[in-house]
Amino acid sequence: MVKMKDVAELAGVSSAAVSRYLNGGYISADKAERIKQAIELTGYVRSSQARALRTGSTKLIGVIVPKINSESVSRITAGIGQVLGRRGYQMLLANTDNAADRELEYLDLFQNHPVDGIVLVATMITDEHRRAIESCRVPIVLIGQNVEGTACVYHDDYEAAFELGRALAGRVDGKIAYIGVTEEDRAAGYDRRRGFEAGLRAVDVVLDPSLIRQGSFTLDSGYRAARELLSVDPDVSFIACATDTMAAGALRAFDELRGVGEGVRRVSGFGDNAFLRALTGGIPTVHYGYLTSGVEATNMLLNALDGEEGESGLKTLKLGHQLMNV
Amino acid sequence: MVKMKDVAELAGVSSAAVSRYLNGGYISADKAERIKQAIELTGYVRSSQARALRTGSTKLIGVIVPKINSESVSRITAGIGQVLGRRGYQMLLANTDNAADRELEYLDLFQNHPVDGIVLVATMITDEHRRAIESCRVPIVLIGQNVEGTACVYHDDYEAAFELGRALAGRVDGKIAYIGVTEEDRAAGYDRRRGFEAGLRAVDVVLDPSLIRQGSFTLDSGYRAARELLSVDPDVSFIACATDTMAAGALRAFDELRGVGEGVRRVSGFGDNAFLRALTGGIPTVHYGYLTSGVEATNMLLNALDGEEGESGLKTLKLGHQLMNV
DNA sequence: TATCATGGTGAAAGCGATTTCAACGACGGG
DNA sequence: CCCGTCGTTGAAATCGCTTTCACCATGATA
Repeated sequence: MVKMKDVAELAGVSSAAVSRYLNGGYISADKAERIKQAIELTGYVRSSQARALRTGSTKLIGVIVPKINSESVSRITAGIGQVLGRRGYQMLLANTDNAADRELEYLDLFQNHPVDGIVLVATMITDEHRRAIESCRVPIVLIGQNVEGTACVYHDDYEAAFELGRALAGRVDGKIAYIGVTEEDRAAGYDRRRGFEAGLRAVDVVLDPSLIRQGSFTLDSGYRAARELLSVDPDVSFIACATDTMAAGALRAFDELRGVGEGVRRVSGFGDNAFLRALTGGIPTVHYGYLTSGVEATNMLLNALDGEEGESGLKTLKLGHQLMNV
Repeated sequence: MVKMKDVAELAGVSSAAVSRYLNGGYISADKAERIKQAIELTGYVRSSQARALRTGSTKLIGVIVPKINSESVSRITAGIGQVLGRRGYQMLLANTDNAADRELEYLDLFQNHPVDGIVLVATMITDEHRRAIESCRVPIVLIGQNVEGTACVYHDDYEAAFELGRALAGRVDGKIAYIGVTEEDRAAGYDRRRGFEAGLRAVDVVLDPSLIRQGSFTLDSGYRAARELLSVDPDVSFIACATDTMAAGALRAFDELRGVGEGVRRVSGFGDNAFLRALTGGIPTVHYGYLTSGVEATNMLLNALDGEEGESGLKTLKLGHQLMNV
């Protein structure tokens, strides 16, 4: 492996000069030229490990996600990757498989290990999370949840759910049911349910608490919850779901129990999943700019890192949403 | 930041002793105990950067994928992540967005940069790829393509497509069309098409070359190709697709042009996409153990790294498949 | 008694960059 | 003619760890 010293010798300069050439310090034109040629000749590339040791910066960003094989998360990840690549960073990906403790574990690992910053695609934020984030040595940006005092990029789930509820209330003839997710997930659990309820109430429709179920983000959980709802109460004629994936399950349950084609008109979701949209022609749902949130969060993080270290840019950013098919 | 020397001083030993303690070298019981306490007391964690510089190993594995937001890839990635985490490695993810040149770029980047090994989820393998892989300083395992002389974990697309073709030939009344992908992708493009054709031929059905189209992995491309096929030839009554995603598009086209409910019985795909399965009840498709291929490839790679450096374990592994809904 | 493994140990030499620091030549102004 | 700048330069100190190496007991072996 050719190292800096070799290049320096070949070019007839000191390795300090080579380093300065590489990092843009004082260097005369002719030496710069000689160094440039020596580098090309030897095919030298600098050891990022030595550089990291010396400078303390690794150009690595840790990304923690709850589940990699989900459309929303992978779109976010795509956005993160775009920006990272463009700005000369690399992505260290950690998948927690929806286990909150592994989230903490990685937060820890990343701190003592080699990342310059962290993007956390968050589901539930416990006090322990808050503490871990607080005491983190490198900057963090959260995606998906709005947490006081932390840099976040998120969508207004309450507002979106409110609008969806209000819009749907009018067009339903029978009873409305709801399949949510754990309320520990403030955004997707608590906010969406409460927003939806409030939206219905705004036009004097009440969501019967006995018609609320809780799924686990999976298609199958949506399916099971819907089957149960539909068989418990024959008057249920619409099921709103906290995610498009669960809505797909509910749709299937409708088709099975009430006849093919019923589901499409009788479920709603969140996330505007491309597959679901194409296969059904579109159910009522909320479109979020997932890719954008990855992009924005990463830009925010890198600005804080690259710019003056003076906290510049780490703030809270609320992205817009769009009601679909209502 | 507390460093090894601090721990050593506190424990009254040399830093060499601390290092040996950490790495399992000669150390007497009482010193080991003192070191252990000193570490706990100070909360010391060792700098992976210094360690990496000294040992030349980073415990990082580079993973190159063509597209992160696709079900198959994200399932593979999930499998890779599982094994990596369990065995004390971390994942450096690179997304090429289906650009073959960025694949090469990352291959390059990873070599000179800090990874101990590479997993390449491959689409097309050009000669340039072959050369890059050949001359790679760290071990590589390919997923999804079978390349001579390289460690690979792959599925037998030809065989699977053959079986699918043979099974479907009997049940179709009219003409069969095919929507494939670029033949530069040997597995998903060339092998699947040829296998399918051969399967049909095995029961004396011929795939009319004029009824073959090429999509680009996306749902929309499948949709467009199918619409075109269906309007060009009214006798087309079945469209086999090289991926489930494109099949979803074709399904939609059928429903639009031939009436709702038609598509479900008239398209086939590859990959057994969960969404599609749930929403349609299942079209003919091939189930691949994507997660398994991630797991196997990673184990293979790590075995080669952790075990004796003697090439141990880097081999070719063909995984099985399963016909669904035929 | 002389010789040898054997288990333990610390000093010190790197790993390959970056970054201070002192110094130098040239040049313009006072 | 002296001095302060300015642009440039290389020697050398670090960054925090691993690993060689020489060396020391200690007990077993010849």
